[in-house]
Amino acid sequence: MLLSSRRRGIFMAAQMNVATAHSGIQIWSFMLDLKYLRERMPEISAALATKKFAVDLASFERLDGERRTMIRATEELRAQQKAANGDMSRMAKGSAEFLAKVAELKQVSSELKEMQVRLDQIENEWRAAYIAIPNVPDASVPVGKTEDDNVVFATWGDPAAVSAHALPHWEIPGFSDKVDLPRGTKVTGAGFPFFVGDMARLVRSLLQFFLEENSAAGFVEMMPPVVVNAASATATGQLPDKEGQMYYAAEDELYLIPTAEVPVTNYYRDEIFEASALPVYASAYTPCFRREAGSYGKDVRGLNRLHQFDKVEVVKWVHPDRSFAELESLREHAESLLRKLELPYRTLLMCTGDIGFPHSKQYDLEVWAGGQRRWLEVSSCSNFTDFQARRANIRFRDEDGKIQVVHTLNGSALAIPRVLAALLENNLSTDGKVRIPEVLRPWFKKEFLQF
RNA sequence: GGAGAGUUGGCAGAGUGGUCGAUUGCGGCGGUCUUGAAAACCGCAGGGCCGGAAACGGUCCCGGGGGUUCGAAUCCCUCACUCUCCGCCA
Repeated sequence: MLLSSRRRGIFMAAQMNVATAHSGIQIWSFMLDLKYLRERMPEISAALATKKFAVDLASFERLDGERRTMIRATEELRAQQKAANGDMSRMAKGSAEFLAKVAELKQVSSELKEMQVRLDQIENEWRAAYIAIPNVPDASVPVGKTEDDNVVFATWGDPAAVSAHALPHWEIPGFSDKVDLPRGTKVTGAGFPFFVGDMARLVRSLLQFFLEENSAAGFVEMMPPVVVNAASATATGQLPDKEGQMYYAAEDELYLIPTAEVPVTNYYRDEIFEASALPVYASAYTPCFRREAGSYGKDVRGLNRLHQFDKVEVVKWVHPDRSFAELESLREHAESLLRKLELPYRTLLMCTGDIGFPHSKQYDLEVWAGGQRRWLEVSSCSNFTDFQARRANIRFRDEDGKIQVVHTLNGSALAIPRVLAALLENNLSTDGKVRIPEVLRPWFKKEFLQF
């Protein structure tokens, strides 16, 4: 049985951001609330077992106990040292009394140093075990092992009704003139296309449309940096596990962002909101850079998977009690974009075995690409509950003045290349023109894109 | 890229080895006064961890990390960032 968000809310009040003072290392790489974790170990263990990650809660529990014992012991010694320090400040500096005290405290000091080394060691192991614990799936998430167990949550439009002349976009005559992958390969490498002429205009029209729609829905528009430091990449979960996904500028120790989620979520890193300020919505267009190690065949043809692509992302920082409702409105908003573009889609409620490490609940939106005759993922809307916020140390002062961790959500609204692919395929007419949806005309200016 | 100066609580700004988590001012919150407000006066006000049902207690945090010392905001090393001047540049 999985845990309800409501119950989680009760326990998340505890303040778990650790500055382990003794080692001096600021730890914000945490996910599950410590107190909650300790008190509900069996339930959490059962819930986590439905995810695809190996978790060793037993060794975490052992280390947690050792850590706490050690902390108590060192703090006791420190208190002793501190009290003596007060006495010494009142003694004459060179007196016999003073010198005796120094000798005594030398003993305490060296003992403390030894103990500190051991504590640091345990704390390191403890931290490693702690950050290896994934977020807990919500009770409403279907239990399943693979993508086959995902639930079709909603469908819109009729895949059969799209153009009878639909072709896979890369087979449309003239495609390479307008999405120039060969020259992109020459200039940069595989997966870095040039969009040319009206195709560039169409990309820009989509970006404009998404940004305008997001603004109208209450999201604050942002233009973030597209490179980030290690701390930011860690907070949103790209580091350490998915380091290979990102391009890295070693000279400056900066990472090219794989999604705007990284800089935008980190915008409020280490900050505390007033409860009245929540929820906060943001929307950002950025190019996204992904190395995507393993890939093959139909998945990487044409626009299906690129190393650089454009995406508009939305992020929400919300009150914990509201996050699952906010997820529904986020999903609904992303779906509305596809409806306005007149593109058939389906929404998948991802099962426990197919959601990611930091996710509590996730919907994927897939658009129908009539030429390829397959569904393409264009958006992923996720509730991270407090997982990311804990890592990023984003909190708020609640109605009672207590500090709690916020919940964060994000979703694509939307990723450009696959939306573009579906548009080109579904709207292709016999004469090789592509009909442009009404909502894009204010920017595209024409009814058809001509190859 | 070169040279110099800095980094202290929401902000400003003291503190150069011993009850300093830190003086003070502003801002904030609560109260007295007022018909109301202002002014004045009084009071309360940071974060993490450990213990605790809680009240509360302990401990750590003066940009990050390391060192010296019985003891570090204060001394040393190192890194990051900010500012000033020079160079370069959209």
